[in-house]
Amino acid sequence: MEQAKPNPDNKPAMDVFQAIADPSRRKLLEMLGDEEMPVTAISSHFSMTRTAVSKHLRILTDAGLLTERKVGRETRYRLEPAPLQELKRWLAYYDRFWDNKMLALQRYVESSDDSQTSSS
Amino acid sequence: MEQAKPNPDNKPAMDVFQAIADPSRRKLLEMLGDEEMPVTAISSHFSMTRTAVSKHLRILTDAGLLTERKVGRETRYRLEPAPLQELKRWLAYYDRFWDNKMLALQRYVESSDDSQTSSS
DNA sequence: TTGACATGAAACCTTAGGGTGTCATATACT
DNA sequence: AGTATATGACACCCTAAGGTTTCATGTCAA
Repeated sequence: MEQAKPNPDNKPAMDVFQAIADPSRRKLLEMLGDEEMPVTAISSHFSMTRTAVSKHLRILTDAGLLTERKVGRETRYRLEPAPLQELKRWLAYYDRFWDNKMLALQRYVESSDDSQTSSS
Repeated sequence: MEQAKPNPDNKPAMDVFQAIADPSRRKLLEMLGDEEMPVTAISSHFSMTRTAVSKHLRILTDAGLLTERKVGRETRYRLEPAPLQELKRWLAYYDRFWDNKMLALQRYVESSDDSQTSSS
């Protein structure tokens, strides 16, 4: 048995599926996609308390969906979209169950816009 | 008699995000993708009781992810992948962040007017 | 009809989860 | 130094969620 609390930022302690289950957390992700924000600024967009928001931020961070960066006395959070890939992979499994015609087109589109931009 | 139960199969009572948050339920979806199955057969693959499995099935059904069909004395469940589209749409929003050459540029622009304001 | 099987419903238990308020600490401002 | 700001850590609360057991109902097989 290896317990030893192995949670070195890399292996999410929190399941992504569970992390995005809460509407508030999805709103947070959406909000933090465009720009990095400190906790107080973030929580001004919610009706719940700052502490509650902070907890959600923690959960998302534990899931690897946010990165935190201390700037002076504030902690700024930003979207880290990588773990969403797991979701995407999970969803991809069910592609075959959708309408197959649409699926074929969809894959085609995805594959063609995913392989470029290899500069700078 | 139709008693106007405000949940006519179409508008899920249960959020898809929440429905898939539970690992057991994801396993159920996976299991019921290939073939329709009755409850007892399904629950034989789980360590929890049949009743517990039944509850999960109910939740998934309420989320529109499963359809149930009575055959004799058994109720067979089958995957209904349609609601997963909502997930896919949600994920699609974050596509722009995955390939983030463009995002890096964006951040650079943003940071030049905001985040470096603190001078030593 | 009687009995076995399949399942949902109801009552209940326990824990996790989302929320609040208070406090401690670190940084910034003057 | 002294105060205000930003935030995380705690200690709690309350409800929802996952789980179990028991019971009722419906269907199949003799």
